Amino acid sequence: MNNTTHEPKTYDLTADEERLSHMMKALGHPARMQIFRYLSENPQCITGDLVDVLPLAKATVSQHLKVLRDAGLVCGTIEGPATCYCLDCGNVAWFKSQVGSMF
Amino acid sequence: MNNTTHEPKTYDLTADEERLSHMMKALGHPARMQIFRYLSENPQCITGDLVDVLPLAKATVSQHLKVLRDAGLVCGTIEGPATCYCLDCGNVAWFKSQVGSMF
DNA sequence: TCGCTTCATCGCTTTTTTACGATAAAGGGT
DNA sequence: ACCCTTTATCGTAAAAAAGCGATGAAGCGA
Repeated sequence: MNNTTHEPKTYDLTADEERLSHMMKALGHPARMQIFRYLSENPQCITGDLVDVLPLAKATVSQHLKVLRDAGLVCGTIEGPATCYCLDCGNVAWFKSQVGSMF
Repeated sequence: MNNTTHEPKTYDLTADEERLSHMMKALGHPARMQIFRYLSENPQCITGDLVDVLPLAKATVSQHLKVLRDAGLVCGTIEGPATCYCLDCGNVAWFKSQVGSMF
């Protein structure tokens, strides 16, 4: 409402809210949403599988996967010459619960 | 997994998933997350209130509000010379339920 | 009607994101 | 050791988003 005082009251986000926003940003791109859904339906899949399914170059898919990894939504483990990706269930659960109790 | 067939099977997003991604993108910016939270705590507030609270110029806040409006998360009604903003509760509820049942 | 207030939009610049080809790293098979 | 497969990263170009001052529209009060 109207802030008649002259104190510079800020409304900064909490660390959790910032993390949440970061995750939202990661899923706020159609290609990454697709990757996320694909991983939820096809756990333990390989980068190449995503490339086959998406209309994007390998480098681009790799980049999107990095965004999802940095957001904590996905984790990839090196499996021989390939990299096996799957959802980070713990963080995904956290994400859901945060959204559920928002705000 | 491995798709040995040669059918160009695509994994397009559904309309709902696209809408969801659009909403996520809107909240995937710290300033807009702040606006969203502020609106949840201060319903029926005016653009100027947000400007006072955020470290951004009027034009920028207006632009962020438009993004939130376009995503359906917020709605603004003209109230005299001002514009009164509040959360679009219906769409917010839809958003939450979608995330809850994801995927 | 004349200001005053409130806000959205326009025009512009700067920054960030997206996308891709080319290159490099790294394991597995022969 | 050599090649083949699978990926990540680098460099770069194009597109999108963020941010702001200036301008204009629109209501309210005197």
